[in-house]
Amino acid sequence: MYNRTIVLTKGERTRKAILDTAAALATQEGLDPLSIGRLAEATGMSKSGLFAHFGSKEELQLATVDHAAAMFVAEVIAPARAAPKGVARVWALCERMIDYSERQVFPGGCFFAATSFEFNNRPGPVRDRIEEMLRSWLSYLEHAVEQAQAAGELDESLSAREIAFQLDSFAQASNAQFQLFRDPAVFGAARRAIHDRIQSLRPARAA
Amino acid sequence: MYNRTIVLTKGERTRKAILDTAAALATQEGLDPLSIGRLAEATGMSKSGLFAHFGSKEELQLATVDHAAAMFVAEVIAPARAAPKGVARVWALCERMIDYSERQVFPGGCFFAATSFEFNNRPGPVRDRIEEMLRSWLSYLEHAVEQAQAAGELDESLSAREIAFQLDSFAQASNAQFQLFRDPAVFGAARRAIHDRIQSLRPARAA
DNA sequence: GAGAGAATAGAACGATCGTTCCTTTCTGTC
DNA sequence: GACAGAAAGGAACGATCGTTCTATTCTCTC
Repeated sequence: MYNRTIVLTKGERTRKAILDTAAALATQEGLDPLSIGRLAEATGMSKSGLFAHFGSKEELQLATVDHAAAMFVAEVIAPARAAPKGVARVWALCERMIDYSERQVFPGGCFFAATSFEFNNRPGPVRDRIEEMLRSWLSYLEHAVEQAQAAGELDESLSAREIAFQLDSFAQASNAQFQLFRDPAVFGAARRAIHDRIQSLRPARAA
Repeated sequence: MYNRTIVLTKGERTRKAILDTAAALATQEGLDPLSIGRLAEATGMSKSGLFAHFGSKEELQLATVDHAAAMFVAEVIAPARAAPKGVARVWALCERMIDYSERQVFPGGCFFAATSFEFNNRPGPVRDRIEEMLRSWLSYLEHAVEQAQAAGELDESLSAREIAFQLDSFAQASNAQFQLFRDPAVFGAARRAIHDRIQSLRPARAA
Protein backbone atom coordinates (compact mmCIF):
# COMPACT_ATOMS: atom_id res chain seq x y z
CA MET A 1 0.00 0.00 0.00
CA TYR A 2 1.54 3.24 1.16
CA ASN A 3 4.57 1.12 1.91
CA ARG A 4 4.96 -0.35 -1.51
CA THR A 5 8.40 1.12 -2.03
CA ILE A 6 9.71 -0.50 1.13
CA VAL A 7 7.73 -3.72 1.42
CA LEU A 8 8.50 -5.15 -1.95
CA THR A 9 6.25 -7.47 -3.83
CA LYS A 10 7.51 -10.93 -4.67
CA GLY A 11 8.25 -9.96 -8.23
CA GLU A 12 10.19 -6.89 -7.18
CA ARG A 13 12.27 -8.89 -4.75
CA THR A 14 13.07 -11.48 -7.37
CA ARG A 15 13.91 -8.82 -9.90
CA LYS A 16 16.30 -7.17 -7.48
CA ALA A 17 18.00 -10.49 -6.73
CA ILE A 18 18.37 -11.19 -10.44
CA LEU A 19 19.93 -7.79 -11.06
CA ASP A 20 22.35 -8.19 -8.15
CA THR A 21 23.55 -11.45 -9.64
CA ALA A 22 23.56 -10.07 -13.17
CA ALA A 23 25.66 -7.04 -12.23
CA ALA A 24 28.14 -9.20 -10.34
CA LEU A 25 28.49 -11.78 -13.09
CA ALA A 26 28.68 -9.12 -15.79
CA THR A 27 31.92 -7.82 -14.30
CA GLN A 28 33.40 -11.30 -14.42
CA GLU A 29 32.04 -12.84 -17.57
CA GLY A 30 30.94 -9.77 -19.50
CA LEU A 31 27.52 -8.17 -19.79
CA ASP A 32 26.80 -9.55 -23.24
CA PRO A 33 28.27 -13.05 -22.91
CA LEU A 34 26.19 -13.45 -19.74
CA SER A 35 23.35 -15.53 -21.18
CA ILE A 36 19.83 -15.85 -19.87
CA GLY A 37 20.39 -19.52 -19.22
CA ARG A 38 23.57 -18.86 -17.29
CA LEU A 39 21.87 -16.20 -15.19
CA ALA A 40 18.88 -18.46 -14.60
CA GLU A 41 21.21 -21.18 -13.37
CA ALA A 42 23.02 -18.73 -11.05
CA THR A 43 19.76 -17.52 -9.54
CA GLY A 44 18.11 -20.94 -9.41
CA MET A 45 15.33 -19.96 -11.77
CA SER A 46 14.12 -21.23 -15.10
CA LYS A 47 15.12 -19.41 -18.27
CA SER A 48 11.58 -18.43 -19.13
CA GLY A 49 10.68 -17.43 -15.61
CA LEU A 50 13.64 -15.09 -15.43
CA PHE A 51 13.14 -13.84 -18.95
CA ALA A 52 9.55 -12.81 -18.21
CA HIS A 53 10.84 -10.14 -15.84
CA PHE A 54 12.49 -8.21 -18.65
CA GLY A 55 10.99 -9.19 -22.00
CA SER A 56 14.26 -9.05 -23.89
CA LYS A 57 17.94 -9.45 -23.26
CA GLU A 58 18.56 -5.80 -24.04
CA GLU A 59 16.03 -4.73 -21.41
CA LEU A 60 17.78 -7.01 -18.95
CA GLN A 61 21.09 -5.36 -19.79
CA LEU A 62 19.65 -1.88 -19.41
CA ALA A 63 18.13 -2.81 -16.06
CA THR A 64 21.47 -4.26 -14.99
CA VAL A 65 23.28 -1.04 -15.91
CA ASP A 66 20.74 1.01 -13.97
CA HIS A 67 21.05 -1.28 -11.00
CA ALA A 68 24.84 -1.02 -11.06
CA ALA A 69 24.57 2.77 -11.36
CA ALA A 70 22.43 2.90 -8.24
CA MET A 71 24.99 0.77 -6.43
CA PHE A 72 27.81 3.04 -7.59
CA VAL A 73 25.97 6.10 -6.34
CA ALA A 74 25.31 4.42 -2.99
CA GLU A 75 28.89 3.21 -2.60
CA VAL A 76 30.88 6.15 -3.96
CA ILE A 77 28.94 9.33 -4.59
CA ALA A 78 26.63 9.40 -1.57
CA PRO A 79 29.30 8.74 1.07
CA ALA A 80 31.63 11.31 -0.49
CA ARG A 81 28.88 13.90 -0.34
CA ALA A 82 29.23 13.73 3.41
CA ALA A 83 32.66 15.35 3.13
CA PRO A 84 32.71 19.16 3.13
CA LYS A 85 32.95 20.91 -0.22
CA GLY A 86 36.44 21.63 -1.40
CA VAL A 87 39.57 19.56 -1.49
CA ALA A 88 38.18 17.25 1.20
CA ARG A 89 35.34 16.17 -1.04
CA VAL A 90 37.64 15.74 -4.03
CA TRP A 91 39.77 13.45 -1.95
CA ALA A 92 36.72 11.64 -0.58
CA LEU A 93 35.43 10.95 -4.08
CA CYS A 94 38.75 9.49 -5.19
CA GLU A 95 39.21 7.52 -2.02
CA ARG A 96 35.69 6.10 -2.21
CA MET A 97 36.26 5.18 -5.82
CA ILE A 98 39.43 3.26 -5.04
CA ASP A 99 37.82 1.72 -1.99
CA TYR A 100 34.87 0.54 -4.04
CA SER A 101 37.26 -1.15 -6.42
CA GLU A 102 39.41 -2.62 -3.66
CA ARG A 103 36.48 -3.98 -1.63
CA GLN A 104 35.24 -5.65 -4.77
CA VAL A 105 31.72 -4.35 -4.52
CA PHE A 106 31.58 -6.10 -7.88
CA PRO A 107 33.73 -9.22 -8.03
CA GLY A 108 35.23 -8.23 -11.39
CA GLY A 109 36.11 -4.68 -10.37
CA CYS A 110 34.33 -1.49 -11.33
CA PHE A 111 31.19 -2.35 -13.29
CA PHE A 112 31.46 0.68 -15.54
CA ALA A 113 35.12 0.24 -16.33
CA ALA A 114 34.40 -3.33 -17.41
CA THR A 115 31.26 -2.66 -19.41
CA SER A 116 32.50 0.53 -21.04
CA PHE A 117 35.35 -1.41 -22.64
CA GLU A 118 32.91 -4.08 -23.70
CA PHE A 119 30.39 -1.72 -25.28
CA ASN A 120 32.43 1.28 -26.40
CA ASN A 121 32.30 0.13 -30.00
CA ARG A 122 28.77 -1.26 -30.04
CA PRO A 123 26.24 1.49 -30.74
CA GLY A 124 22.90 1.12 -29.01
CA PRO A 125 20.98 2.04 -25.89
CA VAL A 126 23.17 -0.06 -23.59
CA ARG A 127 26.31 1.73 -24.72
CA ASP A 128 24.52 5.07 -24.41
CA ARG A 129 23.55 4.44 -20.83
CA ILE A 130 27.03 3.31 -19.81
CA GLU A 131 28.54 6.37 -21.47
CA GLU A 132 26.07 8.64 -19.72
CA MET A 133 26.92 7.18 -16.34
CA LEU A 134 30.68 7.58 -16.79
CA ARG A 135 30.17 11.06 -18.16
CA SER A 136 28.20 12.05 -15.10
CA TRP A 137 30.84 10.57 -12.79
CA LEU A 138 33.57 12.62 -14.43
CA SER A 139 31.37 15.71 -14.43
CA TYR A 140 30.69 15.31 -10.76
CA LEU A 141 34.38 14.92 -9.97
CA GLU A 142 35.17 17.95 -12.13
CA HIS A 143 32.49 19.93 -10.31
CA ALA A 144 34.03 19.02 -6.96
CA VAL A 145 37.40 20.20 -8.25
CA GLU A 146 35.83 23.48 -9.36
CA GLN A 147 34.44 24.01 -5.89
CA ALA A 148 37.86 23.37 -4.41
CA GLN A 149 39.37 25.86 -6.82
CA ALA A 150 36.70 28.44 -6.02
CA ALA A 151 37.48 27.98 -2.34
CA GLY A 152 41.12 28.71 -3.06
CA GLU A 153 42.17 25.21 -2.09
CA LEU A 154 43.37 24.15 -5.52
CA ASP A 155 45.45 25.93 -8.11
CA GLU A 156 43.43 27.36 -11.00
CA SER A 157 46.22 27.30 -13.54
CA LEU A 158 45.07 23.85 -14.67
CA SER A 159 41.45 23.41 -15.66
CA ALA A 160 39.13 21.50 -13.37
CA ARG A 161 38.47 19.10 -16.21
CA GLU A 162 42.12 18.18 -16.59
CA ILE A 163 42.62 17.83 -12.87
CA ALA A 164 39.62 15.51 -12.75
CA PHE A 165 41.07 13.59 -15.69
CA GLN A 166 44.33 13.05 -13.86
CA LEU A 167 42.80 11.97 -10.57
CA ASP A 168 40.36 9.64 -12.26
CA SER A 169 43.19 8.15 -14.32
CA PHE A 170 44.93 6.88 -11.22
CA ALA A 171 41.78 5.33 -9.79
CA GLN A 172 40.88 3.68 -13.09
CA ALA A 173 44.40 2.36 -13.59
CA SER A 174 44.48 0.80 -10.13
CA ASN A 175 41.17 -0.93 -10.83
CA ALA A 176 42.39 -2.27 -14.17
CA GLN A 177 45.79 -3.39 -12.93
CA PHE A 178 44.38 -5.10 -9.88
CA GLN A 179 41.97 -7.09 -11.99
CA LEU A 180 44.79 -8.20 -14.23
CA PHE A 181 47.75 -8.61 -11.88
CA ARG A 182 45.85 -9.16 -8.62
CA ASP A 183 48.41 -7.21 -6.62
CA PRO A 184 46.60 -4.94 -4.14
CA ALA A 185 49.70 -2.74 -3.91
CA VAL A 186 48.39 -0.77 -6.91
CA PHE A 187 45.69 0.71 -4.71
CA GLY A 188 48.36 2.19 -2.50
CA ALA A 189 50.16 3.52 -5.54
CA ALA A 190 46.96 5.13 -6.76
CA ARG A 191 46.22 6.69 -3.38
CA ARG A 192 49.72 8.15 -3.15
CA ALA A 193 49.54 9.42 -6.72
CA ILE A 194 46.22 11.16 -6.05
CA HIS A 195 47.34 12.54 -2.71
CA ASP A 196 50.59 13.86 -4.14
CA ARG A 197 48.87 15.39 -7.13
CA ILE A 198 46.35 17.17 -4.96
CA GLN A 199 49.14 18.44 -2.70
CA SER A 200 51.11 19.71 -5.68
CA LEU A 201 48.04 21.67 -6.79
CA ARG A 202 47.55 23.41 -3.45
CA PRO A 203 48.26 27.13 -3.73
CA ALA A 204 51.48 28.23 -2.01
CA ARG A 205 49.70 29.96 0.85
CA ALA A 206 47.59 26.86 1.55
CA ALA A 207 50.41 24.32 1.25
CA MET B 1 63.99 -21.31 -49.87
CA TYR B 2 66.58 -19.23 -48.10
CA ASN B 3 64.04 -16.46 -48.36
CA ARG B 4 61.22 -18.23 -46.68
CA THR B 5 60.87 -15.66 -43.95
CA ILE B 6 60.45 -12.85 -46.46
CA VAL B 7 58.74 -14.47 -49.42
CA LEU B 8 55.78 -15.93 -47.64
CA THR B 9 53.94 -19.01 -48.74
CA LYS B 10 50.29 -18.71 -49.64
CA GLY B 11 49.19 -20.11 -46.33
CA GLU B 12 51.40 -17.75 -44.38
CA ARG B 13 50.07 -14.77 -46.27
CA THR B 14 46.48 -15.82 -45.66
CA ARG B 15 47.19 -16.45 -42.02
CA LYS B 16 48.67 -12.99 -41.64
CA ALA B 17 45.67 -11.40 -43.34
CA ILE B 18 43.31 -13.32 -41.08
CA LEU B 19 45.17 -12.20 -37.97
CA ASP B 20 45.22 -8.58 -39.13
CA THR B 21 41.45 -8.67 -39.48
CA ALA B 22 41.00 -10.64 -36.28
CA ALA B 23 43.06 -8.20 -34.20
CA ALA B 24 41.19 -5.23 -35.66
CA LEU B 25 37.75 -6.73 -35.15
CA ALA B 26 38.63 -7.97 -31.67
CA THR B 27 39.10 -4.39 -30.48
CA GLN B 28 35.67 -3.48 -31.79
CA GLU B 29 33.52 -6.53 -31.13
CA GLY B 30 35.60 -8.35 -28.53
CA LEU B 31 38.07 -11.19 -28.91
CA ASP B 32 35.69 -13.88 -27.71
CA PRO B 33 32.44 -12.71 -29.33
CA LEU B 34 34.32 -12.58 -32.62
CA SER B 35 33.11 -15.84 -34.13
CA ILE B 36 34.80 -17.95 -36.76
CA GLY B 37 31.89 -17.37 -39.10
CA ARG B 38 32.06 -13.61 -38.61
CA LEU B 39 35.80 -13.58 -39.23
CA ALA B 40 35.40 -15.80 -42.28
CA GLU B 41 32.85 -13.38 -43.68
CA ALA B 42 35.15 -10.40 -43.02
CA THR B 43 38.06 -12.07 -44.78
CA GLY B 44 36.00 -13.56 -47.62
CA MET B 45 36.83 -17.12 -46.67
CA SER B 46 34.80 -20.15 -45.68
CA LYS B 47 34.46 -21.05 -42.02
CA SER B 48 36.26 -24.35 -42.41
CA GLY B 49 38.99 -22.93 -44.64
CA LEU B 50 39.79 -20.31 -42.08
CA PHE B 51 39.42 -22.69 -39.17
CA ALA B 52 41.98 -25.09 -40.65
CA HIS B 53 44.70 -22.49 -40.11
CA PHE B 54 44.34 -22.66 -36.36
CA GLY B 55 42.67 -25.90 -35.33
CA SER B 56 40.66 -24.37 -32.52
CA LYS B 57 39.18 -21.05 -31.54
CA GLU B 58 41.55 -20.77 -28.62
CA GLU B 59 44.56 -21.21 -30.89
CA LEU B 60 43.13 -18.50 -33.12
CA GLN B 61 42.81 -16.21 -30.11
CA LEU B 62 46.35 -16.93 -28.98
CA ALA B 63 47.68 -16.26 -32.48
CA THR B 64 45.69 -13.03 -32.57
CA VAL B 65 47.18 -11.90 -29.25
CA ASP B 66 50.68 -12.68 -30.50
CA HIS B 67 50.03 -10.84 -33.73
CA ALA B 68 48.76 -7.80 -31.84
CA ALA B 69 51.79 -7.97 -29.55
CA ALA B 70 54.10 -7.85 -32.55
CA MET B 71 52.21 -4.85 -33.87
CA PHE B 72 52.46 -3.12 -30.51
CA VAL B 73 56.19 -3.68 -30.39
CA ALA B 74 56.57 -2.36 -33.93
CA GLU B 75 54.39 0.69 -33.31
CA VAL B 76 55.40 1.67 -29.79
CA ILE B 77 58.45 -0.07 -28.36
CA ALA B 78 60.73 -0.18 -31.39
CA PRO B 79 60.35 3.51 -32.37
CA ALA B 80 60.86 4.63 -28.77
CA ARG B 81 64.06 2.65 -28.60
CA ALA B 82 65.48 5.12 -31.10
CA ALA B 83 65.35 7.83 -28.42
CA PRO B 84 68.42 8.11 -26.17
CA LYS B 85 68.23 6.45 -22.78
CA GLY B 86 66.94 8.61 -19.99
CA VAL B 87 64.05 10.95 -19.75
CA ALA B 88 63.91 11.26 -23.55
CA ARG B 89 63.10 7.60 -23.91
CA VAL B 90 60.55 7.68 -21.12
CA TRP B 91 58.81 10.48 -22.92
CA ALA B 92 59.13 8.71 -26.27
CA LEU B 93 57.49 5.57 -24.87
CA CYS B 94 54.55 7.53 -23.49
CA GLU B 95 54.18 9.63 -26.59
CA ARG B 96 54.30 6.59 -28.85
CA MET B 97 51.73 4.87 -26.69
CA ILE B 98 49.31 7.78 -26.94
CA ASP B 99 50.05 8.17 -30.63
CA TYR B 100 49.30 4.50 -31.23
CA SER B 101 45.96 4.95 -29.55
CA GLU B 102 45.17 8.21 -31.32
CA ARG B 103 46.10 6.95 -34.80
CA GLN B 104 43.82 3.99 -34.20
CA VAL B 105 46.33 1.37 -35.17
CA PHE B 106 43.47 -0.81 -33.98
CA PRO B 107 40.06 0.65 -34.76
CA GLY B 108 38.78 -0.01 -31.23
CA GLY B 109 41.80 1.49 -29.47
CA CYS B 110 44.62 -0.32 -27.73
CA PHE B 111 44.25 -4.05 -28.28
CA PHE B 112 45.60 -4.96 -24.87
CA ALA B 113 43.48 -2.48 -22.97
CA ALA B 114 40.39 -3.92 -24.64
CA THR B 115 41.25 -7.59 -24.29
CA SER B 116 42.63 -7.33 -20.76
CA PHE B 117 39.27 -6.09 -19.54
CA GLU B 118 37.56 -8.84 -21.47
CA PHE B 119 39.74 -11.66 -20.14
CA ASN B 120 40.87 -10.47 -16.73
CA ASN B 121 38.39 -12.76 -15.01
CA ARG B 122 38.60 -15.73 -17.37
CA PRO B 123 41.48 -18.00 -16.42
CA GLY B 124 43.26 -19.72 -19.27
CA PRO B 125 46.13 -19.38 -21.70
CA VAL B 126 44.61 -16.41 -23.52
CA ARG B 127 44.33 -14.42 -20.32
CA ASP B 128 47.86 -15.48 -19.37
CA ARG B 129 49.31 -14.21 -22.60
CA ILE B 130 47.52 -10.87 -22.39
CA GLU B 131 48.68 -10.43 -18.83
CA GLU B 132 52.24 -11.26 -19.79
CA MET B 133 52.23 -8.68 -22.55
CA LEU B 134 50.93 -5.89 -20.33
CA ARG B 135 53.33 -6.89 -17.60
CA SER B 136 56.25 -6.63 -19.97
CA TRP B 137 55.06 -3.25 -21.23
CA LEU B 138 54.94 -1.88 -17.70
CA SER B 139 58.29 -3.46 -16.87
CA TYR B 140 59.86 -1.88 -19.90
CA LEU B 141 58.47 1.53 -19.01
CA GLU B 142 59.67 1.08 -15.44
CA HIS B 143 63.11 0.11 -16.70
CA ALA B 144 63.28 3.24 -18.83
CA VAL B 145 62.36 5.30 -15.76
CA GLU B 146 65.12 3.57 -13.79
CA GLN B 147 67.64 4.52 -16.45
CA ALA B 148 66.47 8.11 -16.31
CA GLN B 149 66.82 8.07 -12.54
CA ALA B 150 70.29 6.53 -12.76
CA ALA B 151 71.28 9.28 -15.18
CA GLY B 152 70.16 11.85 -12.63
CA GLU B 153 67.36 13.05 -14.89
CA LEU B 154 64.50 11.97 -12.64
CA ASP B 155 63.99 12.23 -8.91
CA GLU B 156 64.61 8.99 -7.03
CA SER B 157 62.36 9.78 -4.11
CA LEU B 158 59.51 7.98 -5.87
CA SER B 159 60.08 4.43 -7.07
CA ALA B 160 60.46 3.77 -10.77
CA ARG B 161 57.51 1.43 -10.53
CA GLU B 162 55.19 4.10 -9.20
CA ILE B 163 56.40 6.67 -11.69
CA ALA B 164 55.71 4.18 -14.47
CA PHE B 165 52.30 3.50 -12.95
CA GLN B 166 51.41 7.18 -13.04
CA LEU B 167 52.61 7.81 -16.58
CA ASP B 168 50.90 4.70 -17.90
CA SER B 169 47.68 5.69 -16.11
CA PHE B 170 47.39 8.84 -18.18
CA ALA B 171 47.97 7.04 -21.45
CA GLN B 172 45.51 4.28 -20.58
CA ALA B 173 42.87 6.76 -19.46
CA SER B 174 43.11 8.74 -22.67
CA ASN B 175 42.67 5.55 -24.67
CA ALA B 176 39.64 4.51 -22.65
CA GLN B 177 37.98 7.90 -22.65
CA PHE B 178 38.49 8.44 -26.34
CA GLN B 179 36.85 5.13 -27.14
CA LEU B 180 33.87 6.05 -25.02
CA PHE B 181 33.46 9.79 -25.54
CA ARG B 182 35.19 10.14 -28.91
CA ASP B 183 36.69 13.50 -28.00
CA PRO B 184 40.33 13.62 -29.16
CA ALA B 185 41.03 16.39 -26.66
CA VAL B 186 41.79 13.72 -24.04
CA PHE B 187 44.99 12.89 -25.87
CA GLY B 188 46.17 16.45 -25.32
CA ALA B 189 45.19 16.20 -21.67
CA ALA B 190 47.18 12.99 -21.33
CA ARG B 191 50.24 14.47 -23.04
CA ARG B 192 50.17 17.51 -20.77
CA ALA B 193 49.70 15.37 -17.69
CA ILE B 194 52.65 13.18 -18.60
CA HIS B 195 54.83 16.12 -19.57
CA ASP B 196 54.03 18.00 -16.37
CA ARG B 197 54.58 14.94 -14.21
CA ILE B 198 57.97 14.29 -15.77
CA GLN B 199 58.94 17.92 -15.31
CA SER B 200 57.89 17.86 -11.68
CA LEU B 201 60.15 14.84 -11.15
CA ARG B 202 63.25 16.49 -12.60
CA PRO B 203 65.85 17.14 -9.92
CA ALA B 204 66.26 20.78 -9.00
CA ARG B 205 69.62 21.12 -10.70
CA ALA B 206 68.23 19.73 -13.98
CA ALA B 207 64.94 21.62 -13.96
C1' DG C 1 53.51 -29.81 -66.94
C1' DA C 2 52.71 -33.60 -63.85
C1' DG C 3 52.21 -35.01 -59.35
C1' DA C 4 52.14 -34.33 -54.13
C1' DG C 5 50.69 -31.85 -50.61
C1' DA C 6 48.98 -27.59 -48.94
C1' DA C 7 44.98 -24.65 -48.88
C1' DT C 8 40.19 -23.96 -49.15
C1' DA C 9 35.32 -25.14 -49.49
C1' DG C 10 30.77 -27.60 -48.41
C1' DA C 11 27.81 -29.92 -45.59
C1' DA C 12 26.56 -31.54 -41.42
C1' DC C 13 26.96 -32.50 -36.06
C1' DG C 14 25.42 -31.38 -31.25
C1' DA C 15 25.17 -27.54 -28.18
C1' DT C 16 23.64 -23.19 -26.84
C1' DC C 17 21.64 -18.83 -27.85
C1' DG C 18 17.29 -15.49 -27.34
C1' DT C 19 12.61 -15.90 -27.65
C1' DT C 20 7.63 -17.66 -27.76
C1' DC C 21 3.72 -20.21 -26.20
C1' DC C 22 1.24 -22.59 -22.94
C1' DT C 23 0.64 -24.47 -18.45
C1' DT C 24 1.25 -24.63 -13.57
C1' DT C 25 2.09 -22.64 -9.14
C1' DC C 26 2.04 -19.06 -6.03
C1' DT C 27 0.52 -14.21 -3.80
C1' DG C 28 -2.00 -10.85 -2.25
C1' DT C 29 -6.69 -9.04 -1.60
C1' DC C 30 -11.67 -9.29 -0.50
C1' DG D 1 -10.61 -19.38 2.12
C1' DA D 2 -11.85 -18.36 -2.65
C1' DC D 3 -10.57 -15.99 -6.65
C1' DA D 4 -7.78 -13.07 -10.03
C1' DG D 5 -3.66 -12.01 -11.54
C1' DA D 6 1.16 -12.21 -10.97
C1' DA D 7 5.13 -15.19 -11.06
C1' DA D 8 7.54 -19.15 -12.55
C1' DG D 9 8.29 -23.45 -15.19
C1' DG D 10 8.49 -26.70 -19.46
C1' DA D 11 9.01 -27.51 -24.03
C1' DA D 12 10.03 -26.13 -28.31
C1' DC D 13 11.44 -22.72 -32.35
C1' DG D 14 15.06 -21.06 -35.64
C1' DA D 15 19.62 -19.23 -35.62
C1' DT D 16 24.31 -19.41 -34.66
C1' DC D 17 28.13 -21.33 -32.28
C1' DG D 18 32.75 -24.35 -32.59
C1' DT D 19 34.12 -28.34 -34.71
C1' DT D 20 34.58 -32.52 -37.85
C1' DC D 21 34.77 -34.97 -42.12
C1' DT D 22 35.22 -35.26 -46.83
C1' DA D 23 35.83 -33.32 -51.32
C1' DT D 24 37.74 -29.93 -54.28
C1' DT D 25 41.01 -26.46 -55.84
C1' DC D 26 45.26 -24.36 -55.86
C1' DT D 27 50.75 -24.06 -55.26
C1' DC D 28 55.01 -25.20 -55.41
C1' DT D 29 58.78 -28.29 -56.72
C1' DC D 30 60.98 -31.55 -59.84
